[in-house]
Amino acid sequence: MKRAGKAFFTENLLIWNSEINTRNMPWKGEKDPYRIWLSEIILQQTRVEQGWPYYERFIKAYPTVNHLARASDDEVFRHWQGLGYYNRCRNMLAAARTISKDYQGQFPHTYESILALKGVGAYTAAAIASFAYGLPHAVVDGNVYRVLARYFGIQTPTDTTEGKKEFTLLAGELLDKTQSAAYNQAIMDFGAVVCKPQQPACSSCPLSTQCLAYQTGRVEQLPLKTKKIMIRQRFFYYIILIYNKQVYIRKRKEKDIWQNLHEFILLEQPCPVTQAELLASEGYRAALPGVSFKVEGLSAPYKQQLTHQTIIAQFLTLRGKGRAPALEGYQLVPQSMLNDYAFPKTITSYLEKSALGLTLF
DNA sequence: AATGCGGGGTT
DNA sequence: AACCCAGCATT
Repeated sequence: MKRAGKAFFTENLLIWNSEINTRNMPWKGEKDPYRIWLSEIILQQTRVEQGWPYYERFIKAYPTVNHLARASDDEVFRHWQGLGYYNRCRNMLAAARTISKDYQGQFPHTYESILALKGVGAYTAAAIASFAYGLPHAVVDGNVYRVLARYFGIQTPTDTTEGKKEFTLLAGELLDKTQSAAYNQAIMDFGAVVCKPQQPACSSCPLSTQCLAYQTGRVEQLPLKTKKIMIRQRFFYYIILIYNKQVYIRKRKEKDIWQNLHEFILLEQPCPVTQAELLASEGYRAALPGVSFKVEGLSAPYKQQLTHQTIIAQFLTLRGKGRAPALEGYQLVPQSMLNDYAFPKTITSYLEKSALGLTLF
């Protein structure tokens, strides 16, 4: 690719990094590959400010990869609760156990072996390889797409195969291979601090004189993306069935949102229904055959916006009479134990607001 | 090549 | 309401 200003870009980015950049984060300059890996998994599609406290808690709870590998799934998911994209947690655990068993707890040392770990893609492998071992692999994340698209005026959409190839190739050409860790850290910090998505600091940008987007007034338009996602609505009705300070929950197993998190008895409906309609529904009869109870009440709707779906959840509390029946797929747990299980945000929000987890439980 | 996967901040 | 965030796995 023959593009103008490549040498200027790398040189001045590194000058900005050493002379102006003051960004500080707990994992910055870290050389322990386990800690670097942990931070990178947590930060996938996650803002630094959001991931920061999770990183601190994980390092404290699991100081080494062997500690993490030995932990139970449910305990680790409880630590991950609220961070989202829960398959990251499952893959992280699988990778920790691979490293503990197949590598005797020693983190793999090559780009290819790092890339082979569950939950590690091209970005994360490049980050670990460069930060921990100084290997010459350029990171390509959302920051890099934005910085390069603007500086070089690239109009190829970033969410296509062609775009990924083009940006990855260019990023590799720009990398200073003698200091790949510093360079990779610099370009991401630069994207976060100067070349931000909104209101970039072009007036104080040391690259603006050679920035094609800035020179042609297209900074706000770049980078380009193509896909527009359709957002689906779903109506969740959770039955909180209580018998003597115990409540039914289950772990979500199906290929759907919130896999491996817990929930109450779920009746999903294709459209909103009233309390009476819910109790008369086919789903209710199938889930709770012959259960006798007293209705405590239906909660207000709890709305949660996900990337591809809007979840509208309501909670119906039922006080069971007589003996607690066995319900297929559900377990009966004491209300005081709910804090040991990981729940999606919608449910923890309800539990906090209703004080169900505090006073009643 | 397209799609699904959370939760939160910013504008 | 729309967009984005230290992306990845699956189909």
